[in-house]
Amino acid sequence: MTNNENYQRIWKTVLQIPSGKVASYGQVADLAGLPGRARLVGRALGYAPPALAVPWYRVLRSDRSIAFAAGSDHATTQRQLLLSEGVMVKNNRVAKQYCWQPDLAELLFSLEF
DNA sequence: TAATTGACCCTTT
DNA sequence: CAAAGGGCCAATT
Repeated sequence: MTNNENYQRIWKTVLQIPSGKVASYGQVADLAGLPGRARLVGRALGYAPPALAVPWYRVLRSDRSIAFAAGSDHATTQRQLLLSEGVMVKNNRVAKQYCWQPDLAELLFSLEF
């Protein structure tokens, strides 16, 4: 992995997602300062060290569906984790109301101004 | 070195 | 909403 710095930023951004809310890969990429690099977010989550406790399950596709194949072990685990936070999952997809809308103040704080 | 492969996204049909 | 076509980029083959 040659871009460890990008991974760090992605992990930090995902850690900003509050419990009970979800964000898309593209959204995380944008907030992390990596526009158009949603795929990198998915890769970063796969490489995420367990020690950081990154809430990877709060990251969904842009259509708010779970990124893994429906019925797969990963998808089932993710659905379970989301349900435990009160996020209802219907047909491998969640409702709009759970989308995280980051606060400007929150963003400025994470950017360490 | 070149081709393939993804935990993806956007626009158009 | 689903499907197709084009982009993106690091890691793997």
